[in-house]
Amino acid sequence: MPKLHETAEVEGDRPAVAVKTLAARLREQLADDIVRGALAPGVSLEEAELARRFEVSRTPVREAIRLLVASGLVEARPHRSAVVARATEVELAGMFEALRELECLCAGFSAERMTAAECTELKRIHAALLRVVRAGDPQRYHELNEQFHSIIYAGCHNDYLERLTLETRARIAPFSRAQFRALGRLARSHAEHETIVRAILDRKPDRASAAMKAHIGSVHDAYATYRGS
Amino acid sequence: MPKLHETAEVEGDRPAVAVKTLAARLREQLADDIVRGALAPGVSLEEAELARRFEVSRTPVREAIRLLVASGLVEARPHRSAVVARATEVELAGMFEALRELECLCAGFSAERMTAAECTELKRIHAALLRVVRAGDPQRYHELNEQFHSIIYAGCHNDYLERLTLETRARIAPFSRAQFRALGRLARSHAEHETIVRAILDRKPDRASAAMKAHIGSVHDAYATYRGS
DNA sequence: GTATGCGATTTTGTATGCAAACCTGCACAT
DNA sequence: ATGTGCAGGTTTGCATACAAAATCGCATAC
Repeated sequence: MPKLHETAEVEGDRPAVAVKTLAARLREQLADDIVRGALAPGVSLEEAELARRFEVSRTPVREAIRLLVASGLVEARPHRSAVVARATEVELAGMFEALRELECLCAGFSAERMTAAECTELKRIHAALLRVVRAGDPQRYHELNEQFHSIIYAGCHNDYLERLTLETRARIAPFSRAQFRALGRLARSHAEHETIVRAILDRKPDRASAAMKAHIGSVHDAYATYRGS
Repeated sequence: MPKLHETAEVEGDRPAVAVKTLAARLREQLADDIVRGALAPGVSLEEAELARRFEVSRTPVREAIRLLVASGLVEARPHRSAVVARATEVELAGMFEALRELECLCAGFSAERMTAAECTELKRIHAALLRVVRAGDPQRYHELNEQFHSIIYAGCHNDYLERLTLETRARIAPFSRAQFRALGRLARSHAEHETIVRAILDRKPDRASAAMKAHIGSVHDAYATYRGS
């Protein structure tokens, strides 16, 4: 299955497409697997085994792992196999808190800075979410919900802050599967989104930030409940 | 000068000290050089040259560079030499804004969570800074000022948020040299610190956060003035 | 039954070789 | 003067080889 050595046909005749290295593609693949849950926290990332699986040598595998280590998705100690990053309850709580605050910042700035086009897109996704709630499709809700939040990250018009927030969400993802299983949560989540959207469209940063804080808080609570703590 | 191959004598008889790999030590050295300004933004990091300089092979050099790429201090494109990360004015402004907000968060949480010991340490550094202001030593002020802020990052008792803030500060450092050249700035900076310290000791998160925002704002302004924008 | 020590195996860390991509400088055409 | 094309050298990307560290299993001692 791993089609990493494909010669990566250049789409279109744009010469500006930088051909990715094997290490870069490996990093993407592994990061995706970790975030999506295919590689669970604690799973060992053995270099030789990954090299065999992807039919490359250990060198690009090592580089990909180093990249992931620096981004926090993988932890490594000298002379020991790297493993998908684990987290204690305390660390996890810290990351949740940080994500909540980052999202509040993004929401606040979005209320100040979103362009008309971005506002339209926000409304579009919000409307699509409502249809998904009515259809009762938790998986699809999860996907669109991520898009909803991502639009708000982008709307802050601060690339660095956007990146921090996206990375934090990715770092938490391996620990927060199965959040929207209850259908009641979907409806509640959408109602909270409504408040956020209103505040942003009304250009009220403080209200947007507060609404986001309440929203994330309730998600976090749901997560804590799910974990049984 | 590069003493990287030293056999790293184990201090004490603790067997728990994880011996660092060459790549890890290289990363530290390079990151330090970049943050301290010895390697300016845009400077090319040629693998073979670094390998010669540090008397190691290209492999650990490559790994160190990959680590730095993921942390944002270095930028790399396939088949091209890695260079110390540059930043446009817009990106820099974004990072400054993010740092300001992160520091405000830390200050707010510190007001809620700092232990008695941490409060004592905060007061100690604050007092030491006053002496440095009177002595008029910008370099020493810069060092102690970093410690002052670092204590507040740690005081938030959220390791992840602390790390984000430290990394953001490091990422900005290469672009913010020579901030405290004017002596008037030192006195003003110390006065602003006073407000922050008071708020934290009084356990007033909102006041602490606001005081920090005002403080960083004035630093940023000083920076902007220095850059001529 | 638990703990300890030792050797074989496994796995990582580093060095090196080679091919492909990139850059330089120069000749040449426009 | 500006642009184009093409050697030649340089630098990176990947594969492989070997050394050093850690792990595992098993025998032995308590």
